[in-house]
Amino acid sequence: MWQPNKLEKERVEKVERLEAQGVEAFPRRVQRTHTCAAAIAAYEALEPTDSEAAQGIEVTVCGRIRRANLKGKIAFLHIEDESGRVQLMLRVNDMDEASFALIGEKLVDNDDFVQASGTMMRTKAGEVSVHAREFRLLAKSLSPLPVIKQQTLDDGTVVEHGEFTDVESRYRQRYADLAVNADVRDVFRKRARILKAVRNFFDDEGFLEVETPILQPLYGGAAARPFITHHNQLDQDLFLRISFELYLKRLLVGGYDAVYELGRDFRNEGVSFKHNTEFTMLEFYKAYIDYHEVARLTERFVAAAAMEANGTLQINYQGKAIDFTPPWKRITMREAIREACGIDYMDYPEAAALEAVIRAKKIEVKPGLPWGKLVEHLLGEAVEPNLIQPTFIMDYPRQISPFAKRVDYDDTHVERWEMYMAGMEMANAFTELNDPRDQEARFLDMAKVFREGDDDEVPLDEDYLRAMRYGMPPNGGFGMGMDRLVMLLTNQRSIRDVLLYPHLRHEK
RNA sequence: GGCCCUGUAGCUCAGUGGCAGAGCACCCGCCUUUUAAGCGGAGUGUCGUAGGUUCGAAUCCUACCAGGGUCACCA
Repeated sequence: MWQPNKLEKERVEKVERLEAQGVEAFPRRVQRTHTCAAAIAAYEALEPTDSEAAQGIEVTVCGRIRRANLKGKIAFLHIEDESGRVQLMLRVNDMDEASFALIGEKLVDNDDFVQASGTMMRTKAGEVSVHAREFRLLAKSLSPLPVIKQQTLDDGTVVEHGEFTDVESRYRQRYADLAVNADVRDVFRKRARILKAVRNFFDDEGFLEVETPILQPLYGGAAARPFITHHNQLDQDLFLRISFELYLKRLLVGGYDAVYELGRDFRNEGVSFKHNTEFTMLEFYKAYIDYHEVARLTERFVAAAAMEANGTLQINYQGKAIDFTPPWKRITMREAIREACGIDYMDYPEAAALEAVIRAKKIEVKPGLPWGKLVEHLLGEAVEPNLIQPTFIMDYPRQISPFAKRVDYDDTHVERWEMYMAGMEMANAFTELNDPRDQEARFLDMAKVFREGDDDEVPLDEDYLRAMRYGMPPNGGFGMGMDRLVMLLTNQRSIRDVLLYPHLRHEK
């Protein structure tokens, strides 16, 4: 139940006064001939050659009042639409009584949406403005937005005075955050462009964009705990997907050579600056390529997204220079770990011995982890934070990679890489396992290593094996959290700043 | 879940045991080319919530709520 504060009560009273005068505070009909930016552009285009004609340009503009300078019998308002801001000059002599009454009786406030008609002009102070003849209210704002004043310095830079920075309020009331923070609006425009660039890339490469179930009777394709929900009529528990992998690879059995999906994954685990409960994943699978070719595709599509976002392959992310120019560094996991901490994990084929030597290097580790998890932990502790430039870490332990083909040089590793940037894990790819007998053995191996209820539990998916037995072409597959890519390309420190509505606790 | 920090006006913040404060916003008055407009007047409040200590609590203590950071967990 809304409990209006003093400021809000004042605005409600203004609405009541307007309505008592027969003025609609929320009228149905609106007119607009120009956006704010278009009105200014039309004037500036004509002014140098024919300033008289420029002064005659008739416009009707709409927007939200962002600054009001009421000077008695003249008023200057800045209104803002998505294109930008334009100033209105409202002079009592030049307007009908009803239009100016809104100003004179202070019935409009900052944040109201208004419409103004008049001719373009340049004020004595030099600002291109709409010299308003008619002025009307389009929508009253009952709750004031946070006040941010802008000052344009001589060199043209805009300084903002007053801020809206409280993170909880900004995330819970994203609408208010967006309404007052233009740079936040820009982040989400750029996010849209990045995702569109990714789609365009894969469309142009001949991939088919598909949609697979979000509600799944069995989850899989990644090591994560799922959310569980329930279908009432069927009396069936369902999982929210943790990956798209197994459904997408079934499509290769079906005869599509290359598919991708850009959609939401859900993982029931902790949140952090780089984890949100639900996040946007890109996965693609392509027949007749291996993980080396997947890496080359990755370099190309990330570069395309970077160009679309910033027009350059060199970015600054939180003070770190990052260069997306292909080719990126490739190094085996074994070599990367040996370089970073001097441990050759192949010297310690038993988990207990590997755990002991990790501890001897003063790296903390949870006791009793399986061998493959120890290797992964070592990578995360010793190597990952230093992987600033885009880097492919090649050849992962088979024990923690149930969907990747073995390498040809030993039985311990598989053809899998993970790609890192800015010290963050960004992507994961394999030469996909397509031998149903091997796949079944991997499922059974996983069941031995990870018990039911473990975070890493990989349930055996009989239908996936059935699909694979019809014959699956050799293929390379890929998955990447797109939010993290957007973080890099928009220079945002937290995943919450690239999600319009990040996950928060219940509001009390 | 552990630990640390934070919560005071619409916004951003100061106040750390003795009258609840500042800037901007809002309100009243003046102002017909302003632009962080200006001048004059007015402080608008559940000091996150509930207890406790104290003559006296925004301030100290406890619990809780919310947020952030970090660790654990985890693409």
